[in-house]
Amino acid sequence: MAGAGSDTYRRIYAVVRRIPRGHVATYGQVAELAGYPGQARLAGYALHALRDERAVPWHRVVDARGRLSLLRSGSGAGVTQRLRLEQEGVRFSAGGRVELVVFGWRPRGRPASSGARARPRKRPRE
DNA sequence: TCGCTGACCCAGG
DNA sequence: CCCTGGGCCAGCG
Repeated sequence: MAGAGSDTYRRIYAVVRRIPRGHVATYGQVAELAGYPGQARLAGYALHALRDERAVPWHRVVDARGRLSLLRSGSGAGVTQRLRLEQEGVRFSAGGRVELVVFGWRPRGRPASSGARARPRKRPRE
């Protein structure tokens, strides 16, 4: 597991700390706001490297479809994540997803649901 | 110094 | 719904 000493990770943590209570942000969104557009994975790495979980509201970060990555990965922390979100007023649909249109964090008033495709992550094949 | 590996994401089949 | 491939970064053995 990667450590958390780099400036790159610190930038990501700074963004996560800005997510308001009762809202969620996607990994890709966090990465973009931190200055790393198209690098959602980086946000995931940074959060996984988090040791001091009280320093950052990591539970407010979900995947692009509003699902909890920790649940899919089989990590028990996913249950905690969902509980914490529900305590903040975030509701889950039947499929265990958060409706990003409703709970997605919109820093400037832009829809968070469709903003996942700001940049092609895949370069065109020749 | 190399080579894993990990809380992502999207296009395709 | 499942699987594959490619792209990104940092830490550890």
